[in-house]
Amino acid sequence: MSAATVLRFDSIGARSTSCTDVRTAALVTPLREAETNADIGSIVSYRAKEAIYFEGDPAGRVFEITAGIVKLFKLTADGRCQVTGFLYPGQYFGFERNDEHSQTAEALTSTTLRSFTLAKLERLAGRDPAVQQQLLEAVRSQLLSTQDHLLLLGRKTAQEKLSSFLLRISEVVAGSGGDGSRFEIPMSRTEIADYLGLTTETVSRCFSRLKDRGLLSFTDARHITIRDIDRLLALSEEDEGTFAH
Amino acid sequence: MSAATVLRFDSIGARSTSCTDVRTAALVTPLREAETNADIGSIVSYRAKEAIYFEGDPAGRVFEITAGIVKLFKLTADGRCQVTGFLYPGQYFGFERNDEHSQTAEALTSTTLRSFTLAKLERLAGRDPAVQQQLLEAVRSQLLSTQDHLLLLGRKTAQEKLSSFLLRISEVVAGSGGDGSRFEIPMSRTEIADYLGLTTETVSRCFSRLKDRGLLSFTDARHITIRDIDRLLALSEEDEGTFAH
DNA sequence: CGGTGCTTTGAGCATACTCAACATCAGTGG
DNA sequence: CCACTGATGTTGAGTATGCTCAAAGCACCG
Repeated sequence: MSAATVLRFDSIGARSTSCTDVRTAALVTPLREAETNADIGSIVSYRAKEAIYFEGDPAGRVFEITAGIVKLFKLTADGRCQVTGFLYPGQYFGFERNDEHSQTAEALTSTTLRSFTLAKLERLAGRDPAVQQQLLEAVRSQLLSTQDHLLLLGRKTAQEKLSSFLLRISEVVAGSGGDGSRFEIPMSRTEIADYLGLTTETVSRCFSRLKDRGLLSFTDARHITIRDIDRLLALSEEDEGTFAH
Repeated sequence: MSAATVLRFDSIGARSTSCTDVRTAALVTPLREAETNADIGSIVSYRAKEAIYFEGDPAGRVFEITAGIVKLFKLTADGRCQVTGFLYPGQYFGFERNDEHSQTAEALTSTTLRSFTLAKLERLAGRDPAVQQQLLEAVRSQLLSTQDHLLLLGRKTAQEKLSSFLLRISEVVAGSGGDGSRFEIPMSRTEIADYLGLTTETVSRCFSRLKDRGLLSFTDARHITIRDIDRLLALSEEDEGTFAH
């Protein structure tokens, strides 16, 4: 296998057209421009697995992802984990309700962020409606993805969950200029499980079953090739529990 | 039982201090004021169970709830339903990504809305940063609740889901000036199930179990009294599967 | 009254979980 | 260079939580 043809997620955001789609690209611009004038953003880098902030930490900064992937997650009192999102370049996070973070943010891959203090951002937004507008757009877009995630967690089977997940990654990769049918999965089985509301064992079994059925193949656990995207698409929406196999 | 002491959800929003909390109250103000000047909002009323818009309809209006409760939900191709939120007075909905609604909005109770065309709202927001600011606040707040909902759907047991749900209603009622320990549940068992990612049978069984354990009591299926809020709180977060019963 | 819709309860089952063993791989030090 | 270790992933066996199917209870209403 030629490793060069496999898009590595670490490189997303390092290229010139790094954003998921046209809309996302549009989001990045206003704050960039504003920052050039007002110098409110500072650059921060994190290595893979480093925490950016913890649930319970005082909030006060908003972050924009420049490169890399950020994992957001919440924990129950007894340690169960729910990943609320994997965020890609162009997306914002750090907004909170009560001056306290309601979840933990962690760098999934090595990551570069632009960080803004909330106070400065608000001041800037008051002067420039375009900034405010694009912030609203960003949060709105995240709300809509999160609502899709609700349907996935509440009403989809394990097989459907994993298929939907893989298709979403495929879209992100394709939108970043990579090959949507051959890519690296940047998260561990545990992280996938915590995103899909499953256990690692179930995730692993579903992967194996997709492989057995010829819908995809592996080079190793983190590098897959989608062999039949149409059947994968069908699996992501249909129950099909009664027949087939 | 004295029906008069039971807060009816239909009346939420009809009172002067109708909002969930101080923050929500603050949200309502700017658009109200702006509207007085610009006359961009129009009042619409819906009876219980009436649809406001359907998944797939062209989007173009944003709604603010004046009175009543709105149910938002998404459907899979084969008809499974996930309720993404029950919205109360002061909350906004109708924002979408692609000029097309990604979910259905339905009046749960009789409901009054103020409706704004997106175009006019954007024009207004461009002129008045405060409007934009409060819109952002509203969407941000909804995103955070939706993230809590993710944890509930992905990582909580049926018992924990129902307990969390009841406590949330209790908070809303208490915040609206009602009695947080004695109230009407404004949604059917099916709607609760579709919100919690369960079946009606499981919801019903969990209710019965809470009753048997003395944590709450019924007058009828829709009217409950919470008898032991501390144990309910404990149940909403702990698994406790290994011992007790 | 007899309908109709919603809710509750019961019995059996299936999907996904738990517990456990084994495989694989990377890093480390003998 | 290879054995050791720890982290990660896969597979198996048995189980439990919540689902399905079915019937009965209950309230509201003509």
